[in-house]
Amino acid sequence: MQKILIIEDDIKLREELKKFLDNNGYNTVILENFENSVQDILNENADLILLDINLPYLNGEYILKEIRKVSNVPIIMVTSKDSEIDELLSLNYGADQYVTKPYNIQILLAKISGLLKRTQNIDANQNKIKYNNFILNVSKSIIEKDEKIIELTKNELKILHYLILNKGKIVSRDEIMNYLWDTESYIDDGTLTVNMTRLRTKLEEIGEKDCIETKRGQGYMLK
Amino acid sequence: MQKILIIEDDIKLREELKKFLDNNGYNTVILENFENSVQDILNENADLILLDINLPYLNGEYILKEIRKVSNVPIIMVTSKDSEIDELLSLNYGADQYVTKPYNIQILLAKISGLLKRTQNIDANQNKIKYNNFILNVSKSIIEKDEKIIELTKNELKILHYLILNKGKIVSRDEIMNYLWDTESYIDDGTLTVNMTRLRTKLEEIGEKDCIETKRGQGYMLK
DNA sequence: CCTTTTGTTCATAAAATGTAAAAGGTATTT
DNA sequence: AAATACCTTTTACATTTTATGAACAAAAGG
Repeated sequence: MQKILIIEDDIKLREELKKFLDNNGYNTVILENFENSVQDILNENADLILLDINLPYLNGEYILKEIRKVSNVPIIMVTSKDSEIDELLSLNYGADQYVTKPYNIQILLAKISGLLKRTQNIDANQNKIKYNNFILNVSKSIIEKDEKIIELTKNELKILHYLILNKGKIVSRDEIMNYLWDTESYIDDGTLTVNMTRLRTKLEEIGEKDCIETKRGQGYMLK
Repeated sequence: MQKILIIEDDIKLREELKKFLDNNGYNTVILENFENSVQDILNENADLILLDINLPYLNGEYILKEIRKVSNVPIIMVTSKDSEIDELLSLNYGADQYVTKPYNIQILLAKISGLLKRTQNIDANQNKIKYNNFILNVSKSIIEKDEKIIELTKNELKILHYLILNKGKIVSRDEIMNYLWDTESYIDDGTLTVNMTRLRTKLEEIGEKDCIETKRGQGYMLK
């Protein structure tokens, strides 16, 4: 369940909002104390932050700026005044969305869900990654294309996963080998080759054999 | 340079917008004909799309939905009416931002740049260096010039990379040799010469043969 | 014990790299 | 200006490295 952090000083408003978001399947957390807010916010490690601009102690835009120095967490700015300056500032400081109170709760919800959907693609520990026209389901260790499903072994999964994470870049054989077998056990270098072949064979079943390019002397690359 | 596709039927508006975006460092393209729009849009392969809701032939929300079936390209919906229903629909269909005309151009710019910043990280960031009128893509070990692509071998890549990093300076043959073969194995000095020739031959294919100058007795230099 | 996965080996092919010989230039000396 | 010596380029060829696919052996997991 994804965690949303609300930073809002109007107690009634934030309680209502929390109830609403909780009811819509989120794990909502409220910041009660605004004195150490930046550090507190970062410690919560939320998946998304709703940040009011007018706060006691610190200004919301200042907080936004501070967060952005160290984190790309999705942030939606909330404010009561419909001010273009504030919106522009917020966006330039790195906010992802801007909503003015009183907000349409459905729109807020749509913005939250859209943002989360988009950012979870970037997240490396997500379990599904789209590539070309198939999906690598990491937690199930399968490739899904249309109706077809191909099961991958542990090694095949790791290799493909690593290649997709680095798509468009040449990754050296050494790099892949380190990722597959952590240092100790000396594995024959040809083993990787064989695993590559096996992976390619499976990819061929969904017409994707050639997506892994061999760069002789340099490594492999996913187109 | 990132490519923005404008889908807007008001000719004057879109021309102004294009000029503005071009001036702000984007490569802006306009869709002129709206009959086959979905396919046309996808073919453009833009980095971001500005999509008007009210269009001849097809409705913008319909187009949005169609695009989202196959692509996650960032999309900003643009409309003249300030309608919460439209905004909600757009967001639910997968739009990333929603702006109403007349829009504040600075805010639009901030939304574009923010969206691009967030999404460009998805494509593994490539290590590219521009030189003259070609690009050395170190991650892919290729030279890109216009539509032409030339693949480089490990040695060729290293030499060219080193020369570009030191462009305008004479680099001695010894220096390059140390960079190519780390000390141990004594490699014949002529080998470097041959590798230079091979590199030059490839550069010639994009009309850049003479960019590597020979400084007799001193080394080589990239102009 | 059987099946699946993983690792090893080997013959073959292909590409990249290195070597050597010949040819071409440039500067220096006479 | 011609001769010379030296450095660089080119070309062709040899060698080395690297990748591949197949078959087989070992290990893992039920």
